[in-house]
This record gives sequence, structure tokens and C-alpha cells, in this order.
Amino acid sequence: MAKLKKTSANPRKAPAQDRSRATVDVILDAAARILVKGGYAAFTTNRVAETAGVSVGSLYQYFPNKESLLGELMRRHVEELERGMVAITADAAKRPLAETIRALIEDNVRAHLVDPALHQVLSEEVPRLGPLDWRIAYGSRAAMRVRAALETRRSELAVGDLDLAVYLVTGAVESAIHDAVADRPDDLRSGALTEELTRMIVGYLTGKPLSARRSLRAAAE
Amino acid sequence: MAKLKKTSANPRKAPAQDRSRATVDVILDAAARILVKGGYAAFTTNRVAETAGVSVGSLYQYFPNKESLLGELMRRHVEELERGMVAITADAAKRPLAETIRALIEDNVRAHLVDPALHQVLSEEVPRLGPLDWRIAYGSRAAMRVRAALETRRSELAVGDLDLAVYLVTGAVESAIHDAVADRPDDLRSGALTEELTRMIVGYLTGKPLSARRSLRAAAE
DNA sequence: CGTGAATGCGAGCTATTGCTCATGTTATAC
DNA sequence: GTATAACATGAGCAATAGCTCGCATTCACG
Repeated sequence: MAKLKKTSANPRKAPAQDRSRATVDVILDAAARILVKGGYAAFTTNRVAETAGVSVGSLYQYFPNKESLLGELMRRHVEELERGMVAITADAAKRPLAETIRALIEDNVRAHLVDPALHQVLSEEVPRLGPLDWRIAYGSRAAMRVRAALETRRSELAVGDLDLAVYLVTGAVESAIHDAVADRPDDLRSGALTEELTRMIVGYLTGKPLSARRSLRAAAE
Repeated sequence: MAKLKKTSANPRKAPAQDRSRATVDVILDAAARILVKGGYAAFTTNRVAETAGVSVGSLYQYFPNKESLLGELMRRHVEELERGMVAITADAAKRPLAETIRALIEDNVRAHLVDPALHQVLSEEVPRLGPLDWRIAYGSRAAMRVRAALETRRSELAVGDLDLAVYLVTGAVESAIHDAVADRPDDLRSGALTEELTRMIVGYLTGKPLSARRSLRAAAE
């Protein structure tokens, strides 16, 4: 294996014509398919090019190195993940806390059910890409949004250190849902996991058990 | 890179003399050091042998392939992780639920503070080793133990699906602590995270907020 | 058209890896 | 002391890997 030698920080050419934009897409599609099918071990630039039906040369015309391929794949994924969250946290001040939290969890579940296999490989098997890694960037941005949302309802909260609480809560939700994609897909789809998670989080944050949950759910719809 | 060709399921020789037992240890030590220092990318059999001060030949006398090196490293780590948990869950019937849960969390924190760097590389960067992977095996055994412990106090629980609850709770604890090793080491060491986690979990499981927590902690000591 | 730029090609270079094997050295058994 | 098994060595093989570069093809546009 030639050691990824940081090929002189090469910002490769951006596609200008339609033909090349299609090439870029076809390459990324192939990359995703390979990751899903064979994991990171199968992810070689030669194989990606072959699967995409283009030559390695073309691949390296738009991606300076193998790492950047992963980077772009991750970027696109995060974009999708963040869309919903922004909308929900923006409305936090107008709605009851429990409702916002349930909405966030539901949205997270929904996002994780889109191409779950790729999502999983990307976050479990792909080596860390340094401090610019999407997981870190996404995680901290998500935490900031949730923190801001919770702050609009500070009086309802029964936690001391809000930062710590946000850290705990976002981490728990993210990881529970993420793991459940592989381990408990039925509970994910049925909403059972959403239900329990919501109960756990709301109870923790407000200090009061969320018992009238059925009615709350009805009210939210 | 020669593709790990499952070298004919070779069970290598086990060390018989003291000299060779020392060799095995020195190899595993070097392997751990390399993983911690350079991550999985730096983990090559040649480098491990060199760092250990032995030849590759000697390495392959005791480990059939690179994978098995990781396997042994993981096995030793899990052994350490499980020791405390077994003791605590065994006593679950005799103690209040909240106390058992706090003890489990505290023990998990303690375990994660032993060689945290190695623990992290092992669980984040090392490729999955198939269905025999330690993470899966360990996770499901841990879940079984916790489930059995909770069952001895079923009447205090306010959850419907105990399996789901155990899944949620063990996952949340494990991942929160794991992430906190990297993100919030101070909260981990100060006990703040233990405190909040315990509150969250006990509240969720019993349906009652754990408010008199200070006194509970005092009683546990 | 024709010309330069954009795009595409793929053989093959260089580096490195996992692992073997022929050979040497040390311990144990008798 | 000698034979046998355990242990150790390290040059080097086979297999890839990431990536380059000289050249071919296609496009935009006058």
C-alpha cells in the first residue's frame, strides 16, 4: 500500500461541463456501493473506478486522493442529516419541550433509515480523517443546536450543567438509534425505540416522568 | 498489501518455555504501543516485530496472522472489562436498584480509564473481525448480565419491554462513557458524568426521578 | 472547420504489506 | 555428550495498493 502521502494538498479541478459532473456522480455512486457491499477493505481507488466504469485517471482528475472521496461522501451524508434538525430546533421556543425532543428523535430515526448500510460503514469502519472529520464537526454542531433549543425553555429543565446534559442526551440518542439500525430494526421502525428514548430523555431533562405520553403523541399530530 | 488470506485456519504453536512466553508478551506490548501511537494504519506485522525487538518469524510462530494479534489484544481487554461487572450483577438481588446501577456505571467508568487510548483505538479504528468480534460478544453478554440483575428487582421497574430497556440503557451508558473519555475527561474523573448518567438511567427505569441522590451516594459508601 | 481546453484513458511505477522458509541457536531429555 | 525439540532469525516473495503521466478523445466556440 502506497502510504497516502498527502499528495501536495492538491485541490483538484472542479467539473465544469455536464459530462464531467456526471463522471463525478458516477464515481461517488460506485464508491458508496463498494463501501456498502465490501466495507472499507474493498474500497480501493482502482476498484471504484472500475465499478464506476471510468478509469483511475479520471477519478484522480476530480479527487486528489482516496481520502477526499470519503470526504465528499460524508459531506453529502451530513447535509441530509442536518436538514431536518435545523427546522425543528428553530421552532423550539414555540412548542412544549417534550414535543421538540420527540420531533428531534423522530427525525433522527428517519435520517438513519435512509441508506442505513452506507451510514453505518461510514461511521464505523472508515478510519478517522483527522480533526476535520465529519463526525466531530457534525456532532458539535448538533450539540450547539440542541443546546440553543433547550435554552429557550430553560425554566422547564431540571439539570444543573446544561452543557453536560446536552452532551449526554445527544450522544445517547445518536448512539442508541445508530446501534439500533443494526441490532433492533423492528423497534426502530415500529416507533417503540422512539417512544422509550423520548421517555428517558424528557424524564431526565425535566425531572418529571413523562407518563401521559400517549396523549402527548396524539397532541403532536 | 497481501490480502489476509485466512491462512488455512492455522492454530499456531502455544508457547511452552518461559523464553517464548516472554516473547509473546513483548509482542503484544509492542502491538498495543503501536496501535496507541499510530493507530491502525501504523499497525503492520513487520513494525510490531521490530518494535518488540524480535523477528517477524518469531511473531508468526505464535500468531497465525495479523488479525489474531488484534484478537488476543481484545480478549485481554474484555477480560478486564468483565471482571467488575460480574461481581456487581451477582449482588443485584441484595441491594437497591439505584445502588446497583450506580455501581455498574462507576465500574464502567473505572474500566474506561485504564489505558483509554488503547481502548479507543480498539473499538473505533480497528476493522470488524466478523461475527466473533469482541464488541458484539461482549455487548451481548453484558446485556444478559444486566437483564438478569434487573429482573431480580422487576417490581421496581416501570418499563414495558425489559429487553428493549436493557438494550437502551446498556448502549447509552457504554457509549456515553466511551465518548466522554475523549470529549469530557474532566467530567468523567470528577464523577459528574456518573452522577448524571445514574440519574437518567434510574429515572427511566423506575419512572421516578432520583432526587435524593446525594444521600444515596453517601449510603453506598 | 479548426484549435485549444476539458475530459478521459490505462499501463505501469513505486512503495509497502502480510507472510514463508531455510537456516541458525538454545534449552531439555537421556 | 549428543540428539531432539523448542525457539529465533531475517532476506525475500507474491500480491496489491495508491497514484502518475503521456497520450487519445470530445467539447465549446470562433
